Amino acid sequence: MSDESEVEKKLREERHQKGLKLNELGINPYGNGFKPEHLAGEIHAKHANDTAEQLDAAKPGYSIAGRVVSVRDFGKAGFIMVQDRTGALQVHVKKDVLGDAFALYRLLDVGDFVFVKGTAFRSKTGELTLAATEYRPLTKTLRAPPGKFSAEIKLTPEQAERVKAAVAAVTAATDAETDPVKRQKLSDDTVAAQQALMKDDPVAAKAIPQGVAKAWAEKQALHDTEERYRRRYVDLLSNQAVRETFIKRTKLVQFIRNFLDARGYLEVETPMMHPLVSGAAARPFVTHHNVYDVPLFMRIAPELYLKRLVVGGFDRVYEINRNFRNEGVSTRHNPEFTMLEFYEAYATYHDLMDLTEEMISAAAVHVTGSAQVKYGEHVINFAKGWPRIPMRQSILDRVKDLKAEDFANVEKLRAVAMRKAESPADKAAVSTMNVGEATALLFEQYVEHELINPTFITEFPVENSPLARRNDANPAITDRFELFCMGREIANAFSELNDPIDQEQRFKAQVDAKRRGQQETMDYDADYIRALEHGMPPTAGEGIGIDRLCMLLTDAQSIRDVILFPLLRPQTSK
RNA sequence: GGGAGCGUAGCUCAAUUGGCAGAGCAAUGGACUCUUAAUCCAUAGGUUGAAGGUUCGAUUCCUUCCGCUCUCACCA
Repeated sequence: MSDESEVEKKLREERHQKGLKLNELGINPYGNGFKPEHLAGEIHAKHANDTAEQLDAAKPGYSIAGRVVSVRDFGKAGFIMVQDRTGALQVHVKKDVLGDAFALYRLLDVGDFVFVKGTAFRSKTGELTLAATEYRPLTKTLRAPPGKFSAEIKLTPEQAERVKAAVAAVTAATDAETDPVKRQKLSDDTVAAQQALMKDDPVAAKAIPQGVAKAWAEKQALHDTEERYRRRYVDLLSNQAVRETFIKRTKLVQFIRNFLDARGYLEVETPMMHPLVSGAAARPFVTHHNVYDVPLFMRIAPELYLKRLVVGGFDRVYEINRNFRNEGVSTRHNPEFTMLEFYEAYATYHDLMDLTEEMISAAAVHVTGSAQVKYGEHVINFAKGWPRIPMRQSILDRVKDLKAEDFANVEKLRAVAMRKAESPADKAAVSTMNVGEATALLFEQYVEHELINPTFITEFPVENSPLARRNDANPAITDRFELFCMGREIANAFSELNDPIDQEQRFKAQVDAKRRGQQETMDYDADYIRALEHGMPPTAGEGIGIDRLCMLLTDAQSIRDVILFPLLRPQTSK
C-alpha cells in the first residue's frame, strides 16, 4: 500500500512539471516573502451584510494567502477557493485583469498555496468574492489532496437542523440511483422540492444545495482510518471536522489552565524519566541513561513529585502532561496519554468533588456551547448536581440479593462475583480475593458500565488505594472518589495519605505483592517517605484523563480521534 | 496475546454461483470571462495488501504472512 504506484508517480510528475514551468516563467514554485495582510474570516465578517452595490462603490482592497481547495475554470477566467486558518474565500481570476500573470494561474493545481491581492465584490450568485488584481503562486504541491473539499456553511443552529434534515432527504433519494446522470437530475429535483418546503426561510433553503454538496464531498473525503492516523496531515487538511476536534481539545486544555490559575494554582513540570515506578498501578516503559549507566522508567504518574512540591510549600500545584504505560492499545487506551494532576493543601476530597463538578461542567459549555453534550446515541448532562454514591451503595442498588452486612462476609461477595467470572483464571482470582478487592470487582461487574451521566463514586476499599488517606470513621475505606461518565473513569481523587509511618507500611505491602508476582505495583520510594517526614499539610489531589474527557466533549468513539499522532504498529519496509 | 471483520484506480465505492475488473470524483487534451458537486466533448488510469495452493479459469474458495478496525484480556 505504501509503495508508490505508477499512477501515483505519474500524477506527481505532472505537478512537478508545472512547477518547472513556473521556474521558466521566472517564478520560484517555493517562493517566500509574500505576507497576506488579511484573513478570509475577517473579510467575511466585515462584509457579511454589505450588498453588491455597497461593495462596488467602496471597492475594499485585501490580500490573502492560503491553500486552493477548489478550482472552477472557464478558460479565460476562473473561480478558486482560497482557504486559510480562518476559513475560505472565493477569488475570481480574469485574464484581461491579470494579463501575463494569468499564465501562472493556468499552472495551478488544487492543493497549491497562493497569494492574492484584489478587491471584494459580490458575484451574481451573491457570494463574497475577491477580484484578483495580483496573483502569485507560493507553494507547488506534488500530491493532490484526497477527495473533495466542501464549502463551509454558516447557519444558526435551528437553520442547520432544518437544512440537515432536508439534506438527509435528498441524499436518501439519490443514493439509490446508480446512473450518475440520472442521479444528478434526481438530486436537482429533490433539492428543489426541499427548497419549496422551506419557503418561509430563504437562507436555509439556499443552504440546501450547499449541504448536499458538502454531504457528497464528505462521503468522498479520506475515510481510511489507517491512512488518517498514519498521515494525520492529510486527514487534517481534507477533513474540516477533524480540525475542529483538535481545536476543541486545545480549548479544553486552555480552559482548565485558566480555571486552575484563577484559583491560585501553580503549573509545574516534573520529571518524565523516573528512577522508580510510582504513583499508579501500571507497567512502565524502561529506558536507560548512558552516562549514569542507570535504568530509568518513563513515568506512569507524576503524583509523588507533585506531592513533594506540596511539602516544599507550593500548596496548590498542577501539571498537564504525558504519562506512559506499557499496556495494550484500545479505543480507550493509548500508551502515552495526557493527564491533569492537581494537589490542593487544606482541601478534602469533598472539596475536589465540588471543584471537579464546577470545572468540567463549565468546560463542557466552553468547548461545546452547552452542558448537554451528544455522545454517540446518548446525551450526557454535565449540568451541576452530580450524584455522589458510596461504592457499596452503588452495588446494593443493583444486586438485589446482597445486603449491607454482606460486605463483612467475603464468601458471600466472592459468590456474587463468581456469577460473572467466566474464564478459569477469573474464577481462580475471585476465589482468593479479600473483601476490598471483591467489592471493587463487583463495582466493575455490575455498576461501572451503567454510569452514563457524570457520577462520583466514593468510599473506595483501602486494599486498592495505596496512596489514599484512611477514612476516620471506617479504616477499611479511604477518603477517595472516582468520577465516572459513559461507563468510563474520568477522574480519580483522594485526600492524600500524609502519615509517613502508614505510607511506609503500604509501600511495603506493594513490594510484597511484587514479590508474589504481581507486575503492576509501586516501588518503595524512600525519599518520598523522607519528604513526608518533613511534613505534608493535609492535602487532596486528583488526576483527570484529558484524552478521555476530550473524547466525551467531541463525540469521539476512539481515543485515537483526539490524539494527533496515536501510536500505531510501525509499517515494515514495504 | 485470544476472537470477529476488512484490504479493488490518487479518493469514495461496485463487480450475480468461481466466468472479459467497472463507475463517480481527481488527472490529461479541447471548448467556455459570474461559477460554487460548474457544464460539454475526448483520452488515459489496475501486480484486486503480499506469497503460495485448489481450478480450464480466482477480486471471489483454502493456507500463511503484513496492516487496519472492532471486541475480550491486561490496564485506567
